[in-house]
Amino acid sequence: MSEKASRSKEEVVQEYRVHSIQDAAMRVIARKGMGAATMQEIAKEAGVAKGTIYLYFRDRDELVEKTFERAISELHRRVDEALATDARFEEKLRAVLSAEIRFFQENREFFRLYLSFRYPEGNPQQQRRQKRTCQPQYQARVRRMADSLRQAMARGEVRDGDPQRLAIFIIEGSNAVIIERVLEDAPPPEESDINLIAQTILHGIAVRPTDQRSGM
Amino acid sequence: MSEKASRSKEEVVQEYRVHSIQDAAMRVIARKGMGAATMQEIAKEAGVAKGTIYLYFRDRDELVEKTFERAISELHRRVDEALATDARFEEKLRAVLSAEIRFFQENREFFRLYLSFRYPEGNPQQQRRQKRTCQPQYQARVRRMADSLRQAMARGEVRDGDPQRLAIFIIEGSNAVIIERVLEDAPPPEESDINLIAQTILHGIAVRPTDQRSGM
DNA sequence: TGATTAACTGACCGCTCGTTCAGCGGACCG
DNA sequence: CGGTCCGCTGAACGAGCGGTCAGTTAATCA
Repeated sequence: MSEKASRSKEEVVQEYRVHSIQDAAMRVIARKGMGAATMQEIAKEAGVAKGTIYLYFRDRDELVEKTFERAISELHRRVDEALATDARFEEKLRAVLSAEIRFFQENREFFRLYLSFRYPEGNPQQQRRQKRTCQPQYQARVRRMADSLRQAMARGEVRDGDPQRLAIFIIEGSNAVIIERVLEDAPPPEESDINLIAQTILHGIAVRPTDQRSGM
Repeated sequence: MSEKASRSKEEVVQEYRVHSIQDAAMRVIARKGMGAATMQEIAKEAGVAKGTIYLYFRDRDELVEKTFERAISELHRRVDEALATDARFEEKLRAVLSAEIRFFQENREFFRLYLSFRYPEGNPQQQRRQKRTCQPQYQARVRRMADSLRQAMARGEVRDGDPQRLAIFIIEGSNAVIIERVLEDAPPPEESDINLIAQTILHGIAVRPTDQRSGM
């Protein structure tokens, strides 16, 4: 029992170390970019020696991968939660946008890591490693959104159309606005951007034909 | 006279060298990514020695910067051309999308360089350098689209709203679809994606209240 | 308190990459 | 045809990286 307790205490310490190194990695990557973030600086940021990192992570790739996974899975958890209701598509969309905006507000450092994995670089071997974690993560997100769209199409809420393409368009358009928010010193209120995006996606930006007669 | 002629001949040769090195750089960056594209491989791709590149470009940064500028200014030229008419916003939007799709179809290598500059990395000094070229380029494009939107709002074609935010949303959403096309082996016909994007932006994806009963 | 262990350290290694420059060879001139 | 020039070459160099490991420190035990 005491053995078990002490073991769990060690595990807590270990987990703390792992997390503080990952947090440091995220901050340094946010500052310097994925390519320029060195192990030396991550170690300094975490307040440990370079060698210590290698006690918890096999190599740089594993550190970056695990750091990304921890953060992205939290984002996905929140997005999934927002999509899990059976509300109308508009409600879901607004909930997803709100979840994303809040997540990136709380994790301002994350966006650069996120971008690095969205469009991975590196030689084929490195890419193969990243594909394991990054592409599936992104594609899962697209698929989730596409599923919601398909559902809404079946319910007659949304016009028929390629759900995959639409999902990509919606996700990346929204992302751009959200990242713009992160880069701004004083972003507008959350509702303002959510309304803009939701309005545009649902009803478009054109003045309605009923307001302005136009035909083809 | 003959001096001037020979000088222009030398200039032609020089220009040819410069362009063939830039083309090689673009191909290698497309294959390996910005960070992993080495001077060695760019030289090999261009069929010259590594040292030769330094006769035409001060350093790696300048090569990459000039390479990016040449390509992006061609893209912007075409986009500006598409926006220069005084057609309705829908026509402009379709023309811009068509121009972009064709450009990325003809310059499939360019998209990775484009992404690298859209979200630049590197230490602050490098970033400052990239900011000089990349941020103005991107912001000019956003501004151009925002201007067209403002115009359309004034003409009553488009609902009022923050043109800057809308422009970012439209540009990045479209970009994502276009880049998806580049990555696909057999992308759908150009019109298909243009219709999807234009329809969504102008009229949204929601089924109109008047149409609603058909779906159920 | 001395012995044992395990976490941690940081100088060091090998390697890759951007950059340089002494020298090569072909074109052109006298 | 020898001399001069100049674009080009690629071996060599130094900087800086990821990764290693012999040694240090500190906590625990007998």
